[in-house]
Amino acid sequence: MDNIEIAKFFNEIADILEIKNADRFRIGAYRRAAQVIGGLPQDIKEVYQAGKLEDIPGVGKTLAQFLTELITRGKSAELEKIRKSISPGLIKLLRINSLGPKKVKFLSKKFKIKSLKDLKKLITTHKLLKEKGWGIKSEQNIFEGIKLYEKFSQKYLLGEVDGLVNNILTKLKNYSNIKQAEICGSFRRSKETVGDLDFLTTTDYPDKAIKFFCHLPEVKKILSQGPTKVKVLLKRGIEADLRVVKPESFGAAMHYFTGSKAHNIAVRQIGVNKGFKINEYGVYKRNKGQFKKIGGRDEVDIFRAIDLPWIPPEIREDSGEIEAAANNALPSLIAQKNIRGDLHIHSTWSDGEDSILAMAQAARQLGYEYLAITDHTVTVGVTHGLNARAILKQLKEIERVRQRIKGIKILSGSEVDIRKDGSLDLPNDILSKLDVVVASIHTSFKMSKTEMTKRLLKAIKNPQVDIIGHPSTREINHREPIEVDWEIIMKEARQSKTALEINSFWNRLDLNDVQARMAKNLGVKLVISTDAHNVAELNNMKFGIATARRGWIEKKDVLNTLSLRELTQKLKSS
DNA sequence: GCCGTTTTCGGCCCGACTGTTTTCAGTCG
Repeated sequence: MDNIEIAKFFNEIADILEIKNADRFRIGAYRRAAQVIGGLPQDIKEVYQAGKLEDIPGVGKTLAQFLTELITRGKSAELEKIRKSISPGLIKLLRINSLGPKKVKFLSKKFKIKSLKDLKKLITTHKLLKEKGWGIKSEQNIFEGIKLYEKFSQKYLLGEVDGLVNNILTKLKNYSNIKQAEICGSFRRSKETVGDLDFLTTTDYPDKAIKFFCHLPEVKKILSQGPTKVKVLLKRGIEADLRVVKPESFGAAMHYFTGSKAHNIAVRQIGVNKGFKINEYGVYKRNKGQFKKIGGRDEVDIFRAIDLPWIPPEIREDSGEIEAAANNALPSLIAQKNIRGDLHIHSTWSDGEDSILAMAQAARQLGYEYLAITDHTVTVGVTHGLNARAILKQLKEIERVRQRIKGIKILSGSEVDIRKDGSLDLPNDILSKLDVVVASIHTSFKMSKTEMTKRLLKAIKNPQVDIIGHPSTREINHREPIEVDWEIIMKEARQSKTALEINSFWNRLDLNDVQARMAKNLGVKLVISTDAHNVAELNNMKFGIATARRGWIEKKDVLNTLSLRELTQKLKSS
């Protein structure tokens, strides 16, 4: 039972309690604990063994006992009891827009609704219309909600909506009646998936701004509209909100709509304790029962009011950033400008689409000092991987390209496949001729945790391996990560000075934010690479950086922030 | 269910919009 599973359990309990109309603060306690544990950089088992469960913020006596049972037995009588108390299908209904716990409870009681199927059937009979408080609109909204849920129940990946967001943002910024425009929400926090898009603008003409937004060609349908807020469904299938505030509230609104919810609640709680009220319009100081506005134009106003430095959006998850800020111990997060080269890319020599020269020219354009060519090896059958002879041939080609391009160093390398038994599909005497060796798993994803850990350990210990590529092999919303004991893996990586990759491909982001933070805490060095298969994909670096920032990673934790000379000293194989 | 620079009990962030209502509950973020 790992952190993520526990977080899921706690959220499930919160869902059930909602339908059962439990005390909302009790529900909130489960949600907060789920959030904190889901983002914990240590393994929950470790925390348990150290006897420090109650040190986790949001975990008290009851939840510590609950956790102990889940960790030691893998199940809990209490959980089973709660689960049995409602029909499992009801939880899904909470995900449908316009349905909350009160309505779901009513539906289940009055009409014996147990699932999405039952609900659909009920809607077609129109029996709901006869009930007090339910009109034609309520019925329509449920109908639309079900359609939306069935079509788009999974979230969008950051990279899937990146272009869309920038297009809309540009249009908003260029519109003469809009002063400022920004994107907030989980997109601004760079979460790997986003559920909706939160745009924020300032203007003297709210009605005009809202009208402009509603008429954007990207908009399919208006879902709700008021004088300061509008919600639309975009043609792409994702929902987008626009909030309009006055310029003097811009910073407060930025903070408010960036979240996370848990972070906001924590910040406002501190505000309350210090005699402030904080909302999306500003910071207000309490004075003789009256509230007087003292700031809100800039985001930093919010933090300053409660004696904190500005906290970067990526770490606003209430996972220790507020405490760190209070102790003047915020990390100095890595930034794009710190990156001096890309250590994992492919060329036409394997499954890439651009030549070594073209990739190098593009990398130089990005201001990089070096670029490692790391094509696939033979085991990865689909990619025309290179065998020993081909690698030697490629080495000569790299030498020729080096003569043709100045201003960037092309490093020779390989993304060598880690076989099922942990051996590599190129011999070490060949690998020793290369500057950079990335070793990755591409096949046999389903092995027992013990076997898989052994497999990865063997590769990490190999003296020729510099970097483990996409270590968990997950593909977001598509393939589950392999099962390994990360603590053992990371401790060995530190020991043998093998770096772990943060793969920047937006459907991978692997290591993820939580694993990256764990690696940092265990003293493992990281590399942020794109795994680009063409020139354009070199730009994916920003997603890797975003993930690293979410994992509290600093420049000093990342090898490809080093100069070429420093880097070559750190790499094992050269 | 958690938590304490007012508190070991009694609080717990705050506001916008909708739909069905004549003043507000429910939902959402």
